[in-house]
Amino acid sequence: MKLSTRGRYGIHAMYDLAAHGGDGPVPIKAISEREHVPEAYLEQLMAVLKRAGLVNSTRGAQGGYTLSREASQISVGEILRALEGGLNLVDCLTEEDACGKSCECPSRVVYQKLRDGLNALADSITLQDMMNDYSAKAQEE
Amino acid sequence: MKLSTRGRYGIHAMYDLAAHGGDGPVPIKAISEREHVPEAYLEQLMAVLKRAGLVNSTRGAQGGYTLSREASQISVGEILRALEGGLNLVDCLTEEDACGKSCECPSRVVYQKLRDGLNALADSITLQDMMNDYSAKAQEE
DNA sequence: TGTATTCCGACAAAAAACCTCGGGATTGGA
DNA sequence: TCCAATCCCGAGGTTTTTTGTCGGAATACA
Repeated sequence: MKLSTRGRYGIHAMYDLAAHGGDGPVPIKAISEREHVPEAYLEQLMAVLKRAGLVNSTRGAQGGYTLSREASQISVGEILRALEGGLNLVDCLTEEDACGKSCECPSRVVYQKLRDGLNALADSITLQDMMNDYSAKAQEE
Repeated sequence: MKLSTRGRYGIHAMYDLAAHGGDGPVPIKAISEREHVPEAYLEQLMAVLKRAGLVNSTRGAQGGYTLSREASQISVGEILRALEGGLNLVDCLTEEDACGKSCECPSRVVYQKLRDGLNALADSITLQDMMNDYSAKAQEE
């Protein structure tokens, strides 16, 4: 029930793009250094995010990544689903008959509730929210 | 972001106790067979649940486990926290300075929101709810 | 006494997570 | 035109976590 580094790195990277992506594409190297994520590993994760349609990339010198939409239109839920392979909590909910014979066990409803709640919550938080929260906090001090 | 078998087995076992614990203690062997959980493994999990105060045990012949409280007073959240080592999602929230220097990164707020939401949701579901939902569904058919 | 059971600690196997590496394809700039 | 900065891709290795097993000790009932 932990968020893996994939999910965390992904959120950090996407936030980084939101915060520093104003003037053209941001190369992996820059994200990697600012967010303390191994460069080669981040590369893999960005590929996933790209496939998921959350970022665009430009190759060659001066290339890098940009958000595919405005920060207010990208939710943490999308990022996590892309990197964590869906927030399904349990295979039972997606696969055919993963839990033996009857998938209609009493626990199933619980899993559904947890999954739906978690997804709704994660979808309600956008990168823009993160930036707002953070600058608000900075102002307090 | 998956629920591990520990969590799932735990929920199943606790539900089993709620459903079959009416007449005295239920031995691990019985739970294991009904819920399809390896006996020796379940033994370990029950020990954890006991330490967490969720079940009582009686040793010797005719022994077994019982819920320590009424089914309506035991939540899925308690079970998961006991077995999954807290629903913290990220070490950052509990450990001292797990994420490098400043734990005040923009993501922290996100992790807190997700954690709190998930806990609240899991705490809102009791074993009694599970039984009610299940018998309601059975009645539909 | 014997059998059913919980209790305990160590260990083993399997799976997943995490990360590295090498090389190829593009592209902008000197 | 060539070089350096980048993304792109697939294969593989290491470490950590999860999942489980095993043997034996303690306890209690009949």
